Amino acid sequence: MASRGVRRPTIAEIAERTGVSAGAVSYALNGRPGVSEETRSRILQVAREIGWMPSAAARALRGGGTSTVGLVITREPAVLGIEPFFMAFVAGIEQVISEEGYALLLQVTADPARVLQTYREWWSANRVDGIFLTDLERSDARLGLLKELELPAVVVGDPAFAEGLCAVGSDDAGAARAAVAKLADLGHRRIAHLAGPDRFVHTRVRSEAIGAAARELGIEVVCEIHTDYSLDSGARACDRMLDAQPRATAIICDNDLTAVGAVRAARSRDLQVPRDLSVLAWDDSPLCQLAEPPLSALSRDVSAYGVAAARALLDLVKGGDAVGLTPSTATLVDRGSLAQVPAGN
Amino acid sequence: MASRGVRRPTIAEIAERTGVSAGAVSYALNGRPGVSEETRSRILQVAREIGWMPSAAARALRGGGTSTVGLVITREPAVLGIEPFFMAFVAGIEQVISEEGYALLLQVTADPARVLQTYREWWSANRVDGIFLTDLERSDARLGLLKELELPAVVVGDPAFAEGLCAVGSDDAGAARAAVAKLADLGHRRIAHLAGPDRFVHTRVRSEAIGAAARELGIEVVCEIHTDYSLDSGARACDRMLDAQPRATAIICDNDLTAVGAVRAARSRDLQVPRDLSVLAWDDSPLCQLAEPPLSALSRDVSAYGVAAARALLDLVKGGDAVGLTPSTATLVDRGSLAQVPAGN
DNA sequence: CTGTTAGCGCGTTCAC
DNA sequence: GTGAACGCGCTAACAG
Repeated sequence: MASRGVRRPTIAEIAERTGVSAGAVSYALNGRPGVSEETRSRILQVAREIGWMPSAAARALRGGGTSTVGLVITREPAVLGIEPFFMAFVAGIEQVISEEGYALLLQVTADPARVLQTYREWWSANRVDGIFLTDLERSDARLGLLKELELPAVVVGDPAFAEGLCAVGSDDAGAARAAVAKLADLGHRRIAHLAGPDRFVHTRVRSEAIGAAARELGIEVVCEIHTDYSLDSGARACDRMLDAQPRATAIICDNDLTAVGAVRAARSRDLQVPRDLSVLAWDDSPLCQLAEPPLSALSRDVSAYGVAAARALLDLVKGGDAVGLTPSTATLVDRGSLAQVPAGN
Repeated sequence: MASRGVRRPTIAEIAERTGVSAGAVSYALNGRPGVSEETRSRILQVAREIGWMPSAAARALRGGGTSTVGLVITREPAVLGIEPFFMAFVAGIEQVISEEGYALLLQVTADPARVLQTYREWWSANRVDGIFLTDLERSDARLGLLKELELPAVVVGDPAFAEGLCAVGSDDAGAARAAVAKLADLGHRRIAHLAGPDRFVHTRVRSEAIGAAARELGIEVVCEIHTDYSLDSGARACDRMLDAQPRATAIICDNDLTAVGAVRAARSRDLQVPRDLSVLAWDDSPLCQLAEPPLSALSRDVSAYGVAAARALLDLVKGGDAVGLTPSTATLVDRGSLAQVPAGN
């Protein structure tokens, strides 16, 4: 550690300047009884003057919490640059926690095993008061660890799979129903689903909701392929889909990158979007507007999602019993990549 | 703060289990002389078993550093989702610091005044050992504050404007020269520059380098317009550029979003890229590959940039005298948005 | 050489 | 309103 010539102001310094004890200063600073209003205001005055802030270390040591919450993002660093979800999510989190003097401790690692280790480290080093858990998987090992450590946590995902932990979920099933209904309205009878990785809970939720909605409306999901959310895997999946018989006339893609890939695959066969194939993306990002053609998408406010998760976690951390909640359902934004089913289908 | 039933393992617990004093345990854990090899290994063994980690709070309180470095991102939360720079940069930082047991404290705020306040808060609360400073501006107020607080910092930007602080810069001037040379090679005699915001140091650096290179090669920069890096401002700027006489036949855009905007503006006048207008983007991101047409770009490894900055900061924080350095110059990746100058120009 | 004891850093809180 | 103890890891001074 570099030596630092400038001394940080401490309570002792305020005590000395105001001629009272350190204890009194603490009471005054925390708005507790035990000091006269007069000395209190003198103390506050001096504190402001010298720019005093409580030492995070001392507070944490005392057991007063670290004013820090943690998020581990399990992604290949290279992928992060293009994945719009996390930055928007983090921005939403920041909006809430910075107001309350909390900070976000971030870790990016591609290794899932490392996450458990990080949780343990953060816990035993007392670095965070609470944790955001994203990319919920079925029978997720992280849940057990968080419960074992009794580390306050907010799960970002379906409450049904959160094993009792507070969860902030999105209504993916509702969005899926809306999407299928829209496609059915346009006359499509055979649709495909380019899903995300199978291990994620929300992948399963979406698949089932799409399937159920399709049955209800008397149309068919002729093809479901799992991707890894990358553009390439989307293109490959769409290619396979186009080979299959009977061929779908519309596809729902679990994220925007795979949707762009799908458009590319269609084009390389001289199929036009949306004339020959309707494409609907999930998780509307700026990418959907930039794509050629602009992509219709199930749009949700990811940043608001972060806001909701942060509110819940802070509540939990402060001893409240935050209730899980589900922010608004995604809405279908039509940008023109959906069309009536081609004649003869 | 929520009560936590599970007790964090402490040095005292290890001392009790091994039957030695807490002091001895500390010596053993830190690899210092004063304990026999035998007891040392017993202590290490027990420490591993119960999963001991030093309390970050206690260490920080003792003056041993916080094992945390900070980054304040000054952006509108909404913009962050599409700006690929920061996520890639953060990923690079993480790669280095997580290896060394450091964590990244992040703050996202749109308010530039707030940054100074955050630096002060982080300093007086002793929350970070060092800071990354991005988006360097000319006569940047943050530099003075960091020096006043003697807070170790690495400036991400041109060393010439870092006022003595350690800087990790990119060789924008070199990249600019390469870009202009390429355009001159293709026969362009009049080029335009869609620059970034004027207040940023690197904007000025690029403008001057482009101007100098153009003079040297006997071609002309007929138009330079500042944008705010958004797609819309890029489109508007390109529109203005296309109105001007004499009209440029190629444009260099300071980021990828404005380049996409420029392509759009050109298209809305029925100009084709690259036949009628060559477009070159800076800061290659996946967007350049996704655009229609794919955009040629000055590509640099942003993640490696983060790696270099993190290495420098950790060195500094640990008392080393990190030297500023400049990672490799961006290379021009041609994806087909550049072409020979149209006939008659 | 091996180990122990005591006190520090800083804010909080309890007994007086 | 005061003094002292506490939380946890580190280290200087000291004892066997």
